[in-house]
Amino acid sequence: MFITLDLESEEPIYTQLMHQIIEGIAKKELKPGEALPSVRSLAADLGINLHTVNKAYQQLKQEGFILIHRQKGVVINPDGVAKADETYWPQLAAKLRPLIAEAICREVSMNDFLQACQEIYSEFNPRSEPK
Amino acid sequence: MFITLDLESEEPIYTQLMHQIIEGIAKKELKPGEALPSVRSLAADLGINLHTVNKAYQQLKQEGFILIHRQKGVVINPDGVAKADETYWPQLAAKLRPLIAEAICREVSMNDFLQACQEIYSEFNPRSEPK
Amino acid sequence: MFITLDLESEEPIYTQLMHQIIEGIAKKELKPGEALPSVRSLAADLGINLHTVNKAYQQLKQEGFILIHRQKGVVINPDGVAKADETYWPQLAAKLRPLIAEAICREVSMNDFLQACQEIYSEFNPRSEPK
Amino acid sequence: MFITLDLESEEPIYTQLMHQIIEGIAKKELKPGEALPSVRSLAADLGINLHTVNKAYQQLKQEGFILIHRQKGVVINPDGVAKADETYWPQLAAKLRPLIAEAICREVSMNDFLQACQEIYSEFNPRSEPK
DNA sequence: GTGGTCTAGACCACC
DNA sequence: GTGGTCTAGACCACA
Repeated sequence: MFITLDLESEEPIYTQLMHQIIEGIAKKELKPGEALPSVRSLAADLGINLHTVNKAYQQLKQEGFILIHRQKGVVINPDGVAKADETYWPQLAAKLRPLIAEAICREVSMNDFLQACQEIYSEFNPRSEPK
Repeated sequence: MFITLDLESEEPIYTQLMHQIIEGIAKKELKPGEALPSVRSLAADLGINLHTVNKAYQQLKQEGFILIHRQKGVVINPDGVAKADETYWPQLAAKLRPLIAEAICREVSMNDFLQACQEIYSEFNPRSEPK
Repeated sequence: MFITLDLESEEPIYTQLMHQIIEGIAKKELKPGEALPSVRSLAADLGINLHTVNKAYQQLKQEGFILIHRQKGVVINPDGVAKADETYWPQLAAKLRPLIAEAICREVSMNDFLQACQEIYSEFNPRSEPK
Repeated sequence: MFITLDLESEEPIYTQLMHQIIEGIAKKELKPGEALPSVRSLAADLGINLHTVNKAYQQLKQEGFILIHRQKGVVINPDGVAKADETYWPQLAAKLRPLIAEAICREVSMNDFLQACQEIYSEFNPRSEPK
């Protein structure tokens, strides 16, 4: 599991970190119960501030992706993530709407848009997980 | 064309404004060449500062959605927005990837995700307008 | 002599007008002593405000390009324009310096830059003035 | 690297700032990757408002001269500036044309004009560095 | 009337 | 500490 950050991006570093970890879970590179590096070691590895890693971890914990034990350290939530519930869909829609609106302005057809989604979705589910 | 802002939201006001205007264009409520309110009047209408409106307008101008016309004031780009080009797709993918990764973690099937996109897309094309 | 304005340009309309007239003089399309349209008729032709044309004319007059007679109307300065004097060169340098600095940043060689100047200069002096 | 502003000038302060920084890069006084002062400290040094400095920085960022780095603050683009591309030359010509037209009206010969450019260009390349 | 510029001062997110 | 956002109020250039 490699993490790559773009320190020049508009996106805050802590959200980049969150996204990378979530993507790792989606790709099954990080499995439920698996341990994550400690705040200190990850910060050192990435050359970023302790607080930044901590903020990402805290937020991931709050959203149910990871557990933070005083002793065992940080682990991927062994029970899996909370499934999509009634609060999830409107949040997703709120994030998708601006993207879709812009796509329509740029004359992207619905099919092209869906296909783009489909391709990205497939990146996370390599059919037979060939290494 | 109504604009609704959530002043409590995390999302900056000026991006909310941008999104609303882009959605207006996508919905064809705002047509190419159509005039937008002046910074001052829109700011007054919305009860926000004119600089905030200005920032949204400047950014929309830079992205090609509107023109700032010496005489006519602000108008929707009469030539339509620049179509999706080679730089657009990677940007879209970068924004979609975290959403899709989270969806997968939450065990949303590809079909459910695509259907959500489809529904939102359809909101913008109310009249049949199939294909 | 045709005048083309870009109402969407960053450049103020009155300076565009000034530049076009100066270019007309440089190209010898407008000859010393030749009459220019009245403020009113030019404004009407171009579909712009009286004041805008007037401002351009006033400024051209102040810089010695044209004369404004109450009765004869507006004419190109029959004595030709004031030649380059000691105040001209520093002004030119001040306008050129930012352009040249940017060119250097963009790795434009001196020769390429001079050649660009040369080509533009030549546009104004068609060798044998054909036609 | 000294910056001198003329607060009385017609030229907006933020463009003066931009030009000075671009000239600094052209003169190699500011090297790729080098840090620039923070908005606040530069504003304090120059006795102007931080928003004015910020506007200059934002515009320089947008044109690719600098990067705004989450950790390091503002730095000169370490990759150098985008080289002259096909969109650059027409822009340069548009800015040069009025200057050259006026020069011709003032009976400046092509050689005199080119020599003026050459001298300014040389200001930025003090060490021999021929060709 | 418009947008463009500049100032001053505030709060917040990020690091 | 940094930059990002927002507010308020001022003046000016342009049309």
